[in-house]
Amino acid sequence: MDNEEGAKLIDVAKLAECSPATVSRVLNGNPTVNRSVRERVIRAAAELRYVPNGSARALRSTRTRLVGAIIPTLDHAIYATMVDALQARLAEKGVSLILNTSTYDIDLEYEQAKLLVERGAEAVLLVGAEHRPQTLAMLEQKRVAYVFTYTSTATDAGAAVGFDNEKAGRAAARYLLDLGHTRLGMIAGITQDNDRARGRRDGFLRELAKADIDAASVPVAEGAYKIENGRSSMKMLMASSPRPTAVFCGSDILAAGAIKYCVEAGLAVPKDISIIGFDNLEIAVLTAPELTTLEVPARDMGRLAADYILASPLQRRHLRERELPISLVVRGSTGPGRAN
Amino acid sequence: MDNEEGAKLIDVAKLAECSPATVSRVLNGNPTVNRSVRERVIRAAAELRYVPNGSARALRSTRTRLVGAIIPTLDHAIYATMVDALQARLAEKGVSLILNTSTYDIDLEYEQAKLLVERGAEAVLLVGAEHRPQTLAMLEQKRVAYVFTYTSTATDAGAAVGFDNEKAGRAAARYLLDLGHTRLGMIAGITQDNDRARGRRDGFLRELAKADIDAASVPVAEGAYKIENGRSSMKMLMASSPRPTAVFCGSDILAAGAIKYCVEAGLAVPKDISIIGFDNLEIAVLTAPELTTLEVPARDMGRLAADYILASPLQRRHLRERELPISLVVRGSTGPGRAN
DNA sequence: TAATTTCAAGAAAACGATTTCTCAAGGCCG
DNA sequence: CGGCCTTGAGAAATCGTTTTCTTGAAATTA
Repeated sequence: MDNEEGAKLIDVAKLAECSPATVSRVLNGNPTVNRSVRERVIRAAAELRYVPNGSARALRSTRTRLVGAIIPTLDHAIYATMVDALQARLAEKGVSLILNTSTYDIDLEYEQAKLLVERGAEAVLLVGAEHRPQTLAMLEQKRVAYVFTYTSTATDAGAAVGFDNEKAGRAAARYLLDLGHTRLGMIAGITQDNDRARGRRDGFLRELAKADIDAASVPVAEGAYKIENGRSSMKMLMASSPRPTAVFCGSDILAAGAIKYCVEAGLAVPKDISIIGFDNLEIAVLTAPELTTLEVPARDMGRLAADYILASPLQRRHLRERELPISLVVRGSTGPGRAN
Repeated sequence: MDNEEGAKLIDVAKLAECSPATVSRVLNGNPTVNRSVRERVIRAAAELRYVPNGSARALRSTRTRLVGAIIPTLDHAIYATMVDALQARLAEKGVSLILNTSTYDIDLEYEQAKLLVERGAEAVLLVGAEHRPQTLAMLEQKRVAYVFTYTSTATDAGAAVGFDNEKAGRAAARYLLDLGHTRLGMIAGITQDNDRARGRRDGFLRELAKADIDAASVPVAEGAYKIENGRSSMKMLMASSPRPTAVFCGSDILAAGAIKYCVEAGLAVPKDISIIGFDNLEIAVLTAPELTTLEVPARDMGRLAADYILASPLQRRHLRERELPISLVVRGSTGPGRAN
C-alpha cells in the first residue's frame, strides 16, 4: 500500500510530519527551513524513494529544464559529436536534452520545433541559418530561445555559435591556389535548403573568381554525405576536361570516397590529383594518403551552444554570434599543382 | 493583449464559444463532437496559434509521450546510428526522445535514469545487460518499461533487442580457425562494467579453447574505442612471441588502428597478418585493405527497440528477447593462415 | 517593556490541461 | 404517444507540485 506505485510529496510531508510546502522547500534547497525539519524531510523522502513528478513541477514553476535540439542526422559524426558535447554540458546542470533529427528537411524541422515548444523546451538548438520563417516566428512568439550552429550569422532573436562557411570555402580555394593549382573542381553537399553546403561552395568559387578562374569552368558535383557519392562524383569530375588537378570536398566523407575512386582508377593522390576535405573527422587519418582538411570545431560548438543556453538572458547578450576559427589541417592528400 | 505570450485552452474555448472540455475533446480527436463545433474550435485554435501545455497535459493524463535513452557515447557511430533509427521511429508516433550519454559509467547511468523517471519517461532504452541493480529496481518500481540493446539477454521486467556477443566472438574465432590460423590475438574494448566487450572476448577465447588453443597463450590487449588505441595495441601484440597471424578486434575502430600500425610497420595485411573487426561501420571500406568484420545491426536495433516501446503492454510480451543475427562480412583484411 | 521586525512553517491558491459527472435534447421503440 | 437510449456538451473535480499569503512566535529595537 505504501509501495503501490510511488510516493507523492504529500506522503513525504506526512511521514516527516510537516506541510507539503515545507517538503517542497527542502527539496528545492530553499534555506529557510530549520535543520531538524530539513533532515526529517530528507530522511522521509529517501525512505519512501520519493521521486518528484516533473510534469507537476514544470506546470507550477513554469520551468522545465528541458532543451531541444534539431539536427539533420546522427548518422554523420560531425553532428553526433556536437550533440555529445551539448548533452554532456547540459547534463552537468541538470538540463535534459530532447533530440530530433530532421533529415535535412526544414518542413519536418518546423513540426519538430512545434512539438518541442509544446513539450516546454526552454531553448532550441538548430543547425545552420536556413529555416522556415514560421519556425523562428513561433519560437519567438513563445519566448523560446534558440541558437544556430555551424553558422556564424545570428538574427535579432537567435544566437549563433559556429563558423563562416563562405570564409571556409574561400580558405580551401586559397590553399589550393597557393599550391599552384589552376584547374579545380568541387564535390559539394546537397545545397538545397542548406546554407552551409551553399556557403562553402560559393566561397570556394568566389575565391577562384578573384584569381580569374571563371566559376563556369569549375566542375561542381553535388551529393549527399555518403562515401559512395564521393566516389561517383569524383568519377564524374575526372571525366571532365580539362581534368582538375585539385578537388575540394564539402565533407571528409565525400573526400574519402573521392580518394577511393582515385585508388581504383589508378590516379595518384596527391601527385596526379590533390584532394582537400572538410570537417576533420576521425576518418581523415584512415585514408591513404591521409586527408588534408578543414577542421570544424564540432565539440566546441556543442559545448558553447550549451553555455549560451545555460546563461541568463542578461549574460546571453554577450554570447550571441560567436564565430569560431576554422583551421587547415595539412596531411598527405594535397600537393603542389603542376607547373603550367 | 491576446498576443502577450501564448493563448491557453480556455482562450480557445472563449473564442470558439464552447467549454474548455469541448476544446480538449476536439484537440484530442475525441469523435463525440459535432462537426460545426469542431470546426469552430480548430479555427479558433489556429487563429490564436494555440500550443497546448505539455506539462499540464502530462500531469492530468499521466501520459508524457516521452522516452529516454542512455547510451555510452554518441562519439561512436554504432550508437549514433542506433539512436538515429530509434528517434526516427518514435517521432513517427509523436513520441519524443530524451537522450543521455553515460560515458560507459554505470553509476552515472543510474543518476540519469533517475532523472528520466522524474521527467516522466514512459520507457527507457539501455545499452548492454550490465547495470546497477538499483537502476533496474527503480525502473521497475516506478513501472517504467525498459529495453536492453546490444545484448540478447532479457530480464523478467526488461526486454532485449540485440545479439549474443559471446556467440559473435565465437564466430570470429571460428572464421579465423577455419582459415587455418593457429596463433591468434585479440584487441578488446574495455571490459570493466561492459558485458558486450567481455562477451566478445570470452566467446573468442572459448572457441579457441575448443580447438585446443589455451587462452593463456592468446595475447589480449584492451583499449577504449579509439583508432590510436588500436594502433598501439597492435604494436604490443606484434611484439609478443610467437607473433599472432590473426587478430580479432572488438570494434572496427580498433581494427582500423591495427591496420594503420601494420602499414607503418611494413606488415602486409592479410599476407602476414589477418585482421577482423566488429560492427561493420562505414569506415570498414576505407582501410586498405578493406576490413573483414562482423556486422552489428545498429539501425535495426534502434528501430525494433522503438517498436517494442511503442507496443502495448500486451503486445510487448511477444517482443521481449529479440535476438538478431550477426553476419560475417568478408573483405580483404583476412586471408589463410600459413601452413604449420 | 511595548512595538516592530524577522523568521519558520502552514493553509490555500494556482499552474493548464483532462476526465468524470451530469444533464438536456432528440431519436427510437413498443 | 410516453418512456428509454443515445448523443453532444457543459460544470466541476483533479493531477502533484510550487508559490503566495498568513500567522504565531521569537528576536530586535526604542
